[in-house]
Amino acid sequence: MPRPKTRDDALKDQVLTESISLLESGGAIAVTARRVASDAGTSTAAVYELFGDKAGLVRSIFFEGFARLAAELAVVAPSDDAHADLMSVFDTTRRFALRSPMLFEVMFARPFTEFEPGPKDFEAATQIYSEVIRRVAAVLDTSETDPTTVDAAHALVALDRGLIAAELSGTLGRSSESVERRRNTALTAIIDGLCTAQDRS
Amino acid sequence: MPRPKTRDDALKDQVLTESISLLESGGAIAVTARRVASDAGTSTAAVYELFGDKAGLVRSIFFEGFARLAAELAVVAPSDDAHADLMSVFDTTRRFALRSPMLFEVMFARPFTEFEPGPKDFEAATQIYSEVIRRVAAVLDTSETDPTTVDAAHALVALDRGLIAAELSGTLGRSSESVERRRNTALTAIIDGLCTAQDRS
DNA sequence: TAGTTTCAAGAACGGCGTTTCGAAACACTG
DNA sequence: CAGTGTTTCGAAACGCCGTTCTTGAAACTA
Repeated sequence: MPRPKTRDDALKDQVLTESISLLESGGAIAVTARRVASDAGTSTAAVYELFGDKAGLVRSIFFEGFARLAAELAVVAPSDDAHADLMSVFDTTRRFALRSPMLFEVMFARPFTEFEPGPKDFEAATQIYSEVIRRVAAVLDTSETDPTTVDAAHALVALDRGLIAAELSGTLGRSSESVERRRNTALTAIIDGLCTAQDRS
Repeated sequence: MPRPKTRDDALKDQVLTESISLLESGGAIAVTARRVASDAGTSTAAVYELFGDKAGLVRSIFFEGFARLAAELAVVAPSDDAHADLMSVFDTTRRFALRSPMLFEVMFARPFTEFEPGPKDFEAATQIYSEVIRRVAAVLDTSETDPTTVDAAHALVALDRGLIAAELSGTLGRSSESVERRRNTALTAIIDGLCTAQDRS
């Protein structure tokens, strides 16, 4: 007997898509409930029914970012060169960050005062770690469950995150050559160091 | 003939101090013009005359953070152990971040939508780089102006920043042992790798 | 004391996140 | 076909934010 619902999953997806467009085009400051609702052709009340609150909307953006990055990482086919396969993870992540800097910042910085990701939220990043762990194990020739492998993966992810953050803020270097050279220096050095540490044990 | 100003540098310092207290106790969401003014015993108009706008207030917090960190780094006396001196920079930075996590986030994350640091703002970080460069040069036995030294310093700063960000968000590990082990693994590996790269050339 | 000039702060404005509430839209009954 | 009941929708309203303005007080000169 009731009137039909229009605030369904399809609308939720549309609101989310519009929010990300708004984020990329105008930064975090442009993502307001009114503008998001207007761009998606609905009302603010709909946004609040679908996402709970503004933090819920940003959390969905956060998850969508990890889903997109994971999808891109999964596409990269493994080759017979374990070292190149590992580097390609960081290259892919970097290109993702340069293509969608605002979305990347939602994932790894904190441009919305309303949303501070908690431990539960960061479980979304687990699938990305697993991709790194698999390739680290191949390079080090260790088991994927070996603490050495996991520790190395954390080291690499932390470094890549720091490098990308520095590049996005413009502090890694002025020219693209210096940026790339420093990325290469850092990643090569840590992989080399992790390998020798493994060889010694 | 005028009445004396009360909105002077002393009040500005007090407002800044109260802002940082408010930030550390209640997070970025607690730092509002009204609360800052109230806690400092003045009005919002005074805050705006002193800092221009909210972004100006946050920028001052940003600079104060770098000033405090630089002061702590300068205190650490150089010893005859170059390697230990380098590691102490990262230990000091880490302890600073754990002691003042919100202030650290203002410096390296972006918890205020109002303030996005630009290239000009990041020059405040230069003094911190110079401290790292000096100690990297000692470890690698290179000149402080050698590109190799500068590249290595950027690599190390990026890694430390990534490690601290991961630790603050709780993704580096559950127990403090695993966190410290991973920090040590990462920093040791990259320094080792940077040294061998330098030895080869 | 009167006049003049500067300053301080409370009130006001638009926009934000969020909630409320009356109207609208459907299915079913008589 | 009109009426009823139930559910959904969205315009408007609320409080708080950053920011600005207006009003009135304060301090100095003459």
